[in-house]
Amino acid sequence: MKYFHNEIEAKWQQYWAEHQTFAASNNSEKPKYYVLDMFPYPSGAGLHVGHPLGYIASDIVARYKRHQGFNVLHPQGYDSFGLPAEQYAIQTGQHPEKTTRENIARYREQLDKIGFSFDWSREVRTSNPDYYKHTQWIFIQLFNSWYNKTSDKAESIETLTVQFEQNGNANVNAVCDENVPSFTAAQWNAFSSEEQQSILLQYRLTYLAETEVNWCPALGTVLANDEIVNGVSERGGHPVIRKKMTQWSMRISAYAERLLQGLETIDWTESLKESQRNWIGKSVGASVTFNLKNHEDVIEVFTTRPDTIFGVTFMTLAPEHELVAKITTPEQKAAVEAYVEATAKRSERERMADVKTISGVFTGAYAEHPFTKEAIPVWIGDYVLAGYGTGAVMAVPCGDERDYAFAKHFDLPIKNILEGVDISEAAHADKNTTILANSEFLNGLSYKEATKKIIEELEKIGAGTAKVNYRLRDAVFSRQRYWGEPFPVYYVNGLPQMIAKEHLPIVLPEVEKYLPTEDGQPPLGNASVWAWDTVSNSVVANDKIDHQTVFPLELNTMPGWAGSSWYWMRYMDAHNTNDFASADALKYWENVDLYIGGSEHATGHLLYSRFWNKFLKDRGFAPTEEPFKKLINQGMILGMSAKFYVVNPSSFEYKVFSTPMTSLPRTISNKSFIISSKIFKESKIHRDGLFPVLENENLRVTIRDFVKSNISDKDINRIKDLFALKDIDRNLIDISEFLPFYELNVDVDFVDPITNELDLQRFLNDNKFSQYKNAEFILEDGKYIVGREVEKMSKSKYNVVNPDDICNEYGADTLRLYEMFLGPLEQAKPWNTAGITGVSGFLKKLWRLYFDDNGFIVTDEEPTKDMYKSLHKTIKKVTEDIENFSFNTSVSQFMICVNELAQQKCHHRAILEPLAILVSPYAPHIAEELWYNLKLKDLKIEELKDYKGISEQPFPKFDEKHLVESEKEYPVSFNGKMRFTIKLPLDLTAAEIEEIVMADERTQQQLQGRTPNKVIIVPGKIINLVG
RNA sequence: GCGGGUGUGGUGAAAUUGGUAGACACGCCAGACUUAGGAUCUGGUGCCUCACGGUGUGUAGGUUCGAGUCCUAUCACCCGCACCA
Repeated sequence: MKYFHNEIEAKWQQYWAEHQTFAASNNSEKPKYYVLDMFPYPSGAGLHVGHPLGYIASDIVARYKRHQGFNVLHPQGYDSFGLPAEQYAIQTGQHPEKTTRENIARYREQLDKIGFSFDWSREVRTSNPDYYKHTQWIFIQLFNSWYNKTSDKAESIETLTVQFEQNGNANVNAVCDENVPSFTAAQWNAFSSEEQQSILLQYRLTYLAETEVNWCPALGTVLANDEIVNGVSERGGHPVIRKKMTQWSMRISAYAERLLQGLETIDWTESLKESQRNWIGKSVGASVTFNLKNHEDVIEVFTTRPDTIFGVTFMTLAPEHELVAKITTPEQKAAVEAYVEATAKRSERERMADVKTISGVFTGAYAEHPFTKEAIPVWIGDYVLAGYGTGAVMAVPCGDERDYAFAKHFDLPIKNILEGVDISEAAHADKNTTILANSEFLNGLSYKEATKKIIEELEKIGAGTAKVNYRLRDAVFSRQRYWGEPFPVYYVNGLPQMIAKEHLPIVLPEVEKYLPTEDGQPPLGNASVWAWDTVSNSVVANDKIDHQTVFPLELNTMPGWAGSSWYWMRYMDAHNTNDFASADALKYWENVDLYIGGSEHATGHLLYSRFWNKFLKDRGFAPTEEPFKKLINQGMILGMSAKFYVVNPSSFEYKVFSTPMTSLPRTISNKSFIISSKIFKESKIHRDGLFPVLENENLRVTIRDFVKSNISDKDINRIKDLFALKDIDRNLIDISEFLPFYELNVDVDFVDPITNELDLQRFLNDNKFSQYKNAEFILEDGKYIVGREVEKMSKSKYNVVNPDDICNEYGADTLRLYEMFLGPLEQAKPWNTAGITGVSGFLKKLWRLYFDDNGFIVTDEEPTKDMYKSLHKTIKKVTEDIENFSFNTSVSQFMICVNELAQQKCHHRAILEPLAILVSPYAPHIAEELWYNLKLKDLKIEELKDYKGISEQPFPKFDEKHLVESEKEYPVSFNGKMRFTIKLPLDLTAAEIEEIVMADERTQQQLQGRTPNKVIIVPGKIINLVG
């Protein structure tokens, strides 16, 4: 019987689905284990072989843990709101819901082929109203909460209003907006409802406020900081500008310290934790206020070096700082306004690209040094960022490189406050070894002492205090998009009101167009039924809006991360209609034991998820402080692009020798030359202005000859006209010296993965490449060989490898094994289908231990010692490897084991039963088929009442006794160099070994009569003779 | 600039506490069986050398009987953050 993967895999996939083999129970005596994959966004391109990598790894762990007796939750779903479906909708008018549904169907089909042990009964889709109902509810909880710094957790907003009613806000220790006015209880109670609501908005954990946001004009929406990469949008790479807008924000900054501290408690990679630490950006220092001369306002700055305060010689504000307009003197007004305007016009990208240019303007205003009372000029400069600290710095040219450069550039005073350090070096001085000078009461103190002292002094005179600053900004939560969760919010007199839980979900309305409205409203502004009736508690037509009982609904939608910031809890109880999950389910599953996904989510999804989880924990909904105990980033699988090289004479210049100083550009032929990679690579590449050009004498001659003999009559006439010639000799026409070339991608399917030979037939028949129909191929050994380059897999590079194709040709088990065999999970690695025959052959070999051409050949004979040894070596290694997530090495071990067993002609049940279980996490289909044959040969599946699948079997246990050796092949080294090996019993003492080794003739030969100075013998390890 | 990570054959990669470097595969070479081979099986394969032997884990040192592994310096590449006060 041969191994037919197609038959076996389809059969068992169907069996598992019908028998709900992998459905997890919320009531189990077994210990729980929760393995989660980052759920995919279902894009139109479908899956490529890189996507399943993490899923395969998590599936191996899930199946392994089941064998180990755990109740395993291993769910899957879709992060199905998002930009691409909406962009597609804008282009085609197709409803995003429809495209999303189709994409999901395709994803599911692809996933099913790989044989994952997902519990699909718990599938979630973030764009499903049954799901986003709860996202909306969580939003309402955030709205109804504030952060109490005293209890260090989020509390119900009611505990805040109680304090306001009784004591005003003087003693409230909350994370809130800056500049909240203080009020007494009496004042609070006298405020109108509107005034009270406005004040509460400044405390809520999600709040509506006019903030400076990242506006992306091309996408027509705001973006969060993590959605911007290098100053352009992460999706599409469009420019981003700063703009003031009223937006929902999440007060994630309240959790900055807990998000930082929590990292110590979780098992994530150091690089990932470091990214999060970086993003949170904690710095310890002081806040200092400077009075302004002749002005009532004060400038507050944050500094990490308050000890250098006597070195302050000027101050710099960000151009966007709110004081700029107030303090600028009439003389400086024009210059300041021009500068502010110029800065605002520049995109974020421009500003980032241009960090070396120093620019700034004097405001004309002066601040007062808190101790010396000296006047300090106040400047503005775009090296100060509005978004960090207070948007203002006290400039200490002697301590800070940028301040120094700014002072030099504008010829501002520089004061040296470091003992024995030259002023030009001061900015680079090590703060831990330098001593302060010229600093009054700080003279002679170190950085540490001075910092403590200065903070005391600042506090004494009320000019400052110790402060911790975080880079982490509150996250903008509104998006001007259609395909996202609607807010459960309507507006009464411009103030947001939440819709009660029982009326959720507020379902996304239908719209005619998915673009913004003509007056610049978000797409939901196109909806005609989008108003809230507070009497019927339902969404009604806009024309019913009377601002009495019917009010307008929020037009923004939530960002992509809303639905993904809590989804792991929904899996725990996916069909609960009341709550996002029942308290019992949450208590049972707690949090995710193992989370596998890409590192691109390091600062977005993973930070927001931890934030929401902590918030929900504070409010008593989530069971644990951290959502993901252990996290692994799978490395990206890269594509092996296939390159072909084109020289196209149509872009040549050519010359007529009779008029050597002139040349006629362009067009003699539309024929291209396609050059095989070796010839291409042997050519020299020059850069001729903008174009890379190829130098290769042979090619040039070939192409020149071609061009000369193929100049059309039409072109001959043009040349004649141009050069005013009566007649022309073709041989006198020449083409330019260099060959401009293009390096282009061709579908990897058209190329043999081992020989890299291009299938010319398929290439020429493909419409994409129809322009090369008449091309002349310059071959090597009669073949066209493509060049290879490792690049990210993408449709446009034609280097995508589809898992379906691999499954059809080699089988899902082969795909699973090969993806694991490729290398360590966390490493990026190129996909090369060529190597797959190795694992494919392994599975065939495995099969042949159980079957020959005539059928099942497993016997009940007692296995030999060697067979037990091979098996138990493998049990030990594979168990350790799975626990260490070292999947590639267990595949190697399987190969070693099967090679050994084949050698030993092992067809023994006592070995092959445990072997099938060992293999089953990696290659579940073949394992199940083998198990089925071992147990219930010749029965049909529908006849099997009591058949227990392989997934119910306990994992084989390693037994040391099979590995006990009596002999060891010792390596014998001379001066550290291994010369020969000698087989000796393991129970010999060092002295006995020495005796035997010294007596060996090979030893004598090596020593050539010398006596070793020293003999090192480590029993069971090595023998080394020195001297 | 700061932080994190990686450097081992033609290729993907292995290597418990320092103890036979290159396991396991791909590729390549040779052979067997075949009408055929991109099927299967057997053997070989780090580099230099006909060989003896030498040499070899980015580079240069060091510790050690012994270093891919530990220490110091240095180079290259990748990732994250970045005018963060």
